[in-house]
Order: sequence, then C-alpha cells, then structure tokens
Amino acid sequence: MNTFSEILKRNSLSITDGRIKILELFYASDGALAHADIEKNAGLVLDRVTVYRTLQTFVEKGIIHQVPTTDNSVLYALCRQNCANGHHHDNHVHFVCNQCQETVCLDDVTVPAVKLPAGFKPIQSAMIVTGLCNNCK
Amino acid sequence: MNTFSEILKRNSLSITDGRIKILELFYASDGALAHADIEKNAGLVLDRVTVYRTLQTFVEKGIIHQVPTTDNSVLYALCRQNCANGHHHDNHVHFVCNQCQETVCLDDVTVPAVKLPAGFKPIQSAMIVTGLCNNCK
DNA sequence: TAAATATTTGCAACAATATTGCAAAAAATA
DNA sequence: TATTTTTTGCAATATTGTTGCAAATATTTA
Repeated sequence: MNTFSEILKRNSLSITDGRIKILELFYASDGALAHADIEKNAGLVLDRVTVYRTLQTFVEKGIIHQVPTTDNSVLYALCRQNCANGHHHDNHVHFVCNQCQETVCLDDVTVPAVKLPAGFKPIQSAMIVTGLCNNCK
Repeated sequence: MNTFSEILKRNSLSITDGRIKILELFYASDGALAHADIEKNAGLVLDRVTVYRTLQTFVEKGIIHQVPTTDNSVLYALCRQNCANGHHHDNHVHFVCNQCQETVCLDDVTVPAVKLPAGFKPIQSAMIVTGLCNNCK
C-alpha cells in the first residue's frame, strides 16, 4: 500500500484510481493547480464531474485547500499538515509568479494583522503577493 | 452637463444612458458591486452584454477596479482618485462582511509588506479581510 | 471468498456566467 | 445636417460548475 492510499484511508475515503491520480498530480506539482490543469492531465482517465467532486471531497477532508487569487480563478493546493479544519487555510500568504504563472503557498509566511477602521471586526484574512518566484527571478 | 457626463468625457468615452446609469449605481453604493447587482438594477435599460462591456471599459479607463475576493466572485468598485493606471489598485485592503455580504474598499488601510523567502521578489500585494463590518457588528 | 452494502463514477441534462461577430442605433465630429 | 466613429442589442457560442440517477467499483460482513 503506497502513500496515496494511506492518505485516502486516513480520511475514510475509498481508494480509487481517480483519487490516486489526482493526489499524484498535486504531489508532483510545486504550486497550486486549477481544475483545468487537473482535467488536462487526468481527463483521459476521469470525467469532468468526477474531478469537480474529487476536489470538493479533498477540500472537505482538509487534504487540499482553495487558494485565493486576484483574478477570480479557482486554484487548489496541498495542505502541508493535512489538518482537520478544511476551511481555515487562509492564514498563509500565497504567491503568484508573473513569469511562470505558478501559485505557491508560502506556508511559513503568515498574513500580518492590519488595523481596521472603527467598527470593523476581522475574522479571517487572506493575502496574495504577485511578483517573481525563486525560479524565475 | 452633470458629473457623470464629465467623468465619461474626461476618459474619452461617449456619453450614453447606459454608462451614466451604471456610474449612478456605483456612486449610490457604499461597497463593491457584482455584475449581477448591476444587471438587476440596469437590466431593464441595458443588455447583459452591454453591462459586461461597460464594466470592462471602465476598468481599462481606471474608473472602477476589480475587487479581489476569497470566494471567486467578481466584484467592482469605484476608484477613488480616478487614477490612470487601471491595473494597480491592489494596494488597499478589501473587507468582506460575513453578515451583509458587502465588500468595502478600505482606502485608508494599505496592505502591509511581508518578508518573503529568499528568491521571491514581490511586485504587488492584495489583502482581503473577512468579518463583521461597521454596520453589522 | 462470496454476497451484501456502501461509495464512487460516468453520463446526460441543465444552469450560470462570460465572450464574439455583426448589423442597427446612437453619439461625436466635421 | 451629413459623415464618421462609437456603442448597443441580438444571436450564437464557449466556459465553468451542478444535479439526478443508474452502472460500476470498493468496502464490509458473514
């Protein structure tokens, strides 16, 4: 039994070819992936709908998280510590490279707090930095 | 000649009922507007396609800017200083209220700088804070 | 291991959102 | 006012995402 199967098992998900394929893609990628990236690579094996459903399931289980973007595209990336709370991943900064277009989770860079005007009560913050990544500089 | 006509003229755009109607909506609104908001209010006067094209034109001219969101919806808001560079509006923090769903541009709150890992060169930053706004607290 | 049960997948249909070409209409210019 | 330029609406099409349901696959139980 390989790593991917273990991840699925740990999250009480059935072990299927499609899910393993998608996990492979995420682990083979440095940055974040869009639905289209996954479909392009797994589309021969998987139906469009299955890709949508798998991504949704993985987000719910906290295996991946949705990456905020400035251009309103939808990106997903692996959660480093496979944490339980699938919806509180907005605490690290996301970096989008203008050159290679990769989106990278900067797990070690936390979103700084900002002072808001009177009356505004913050609950969650997201931050996206664009520029040149360590490969493209 | 009213204010809205002046704005259009200043940006070398033809003065049309549709464009004035959309400007009115933005100036009447506190926060950011989605395409759907505009269509709902101007839909009787304007075609869907015209709304899309008008928003696009306004963004190009720097009259409005696209607001980053965490839920991948597309929002637009007025540029306060009708600036020329229609693509560098990510320097103020955007606030999304969990209660009333309004998105507000916090023009006075600038996005703080963060220290990135070696090799990453920042060019632009965006920040979205969610929580409760001054009306909903 | 085979049968029973539960989960997942693919297909088809549908819905929402966005884009394009083009001719008609409206606005700006001469 | 006539001419030119810009804008608009319509129709068609593309893209993205969702839902129901039956077939296929995986898991569990005996």
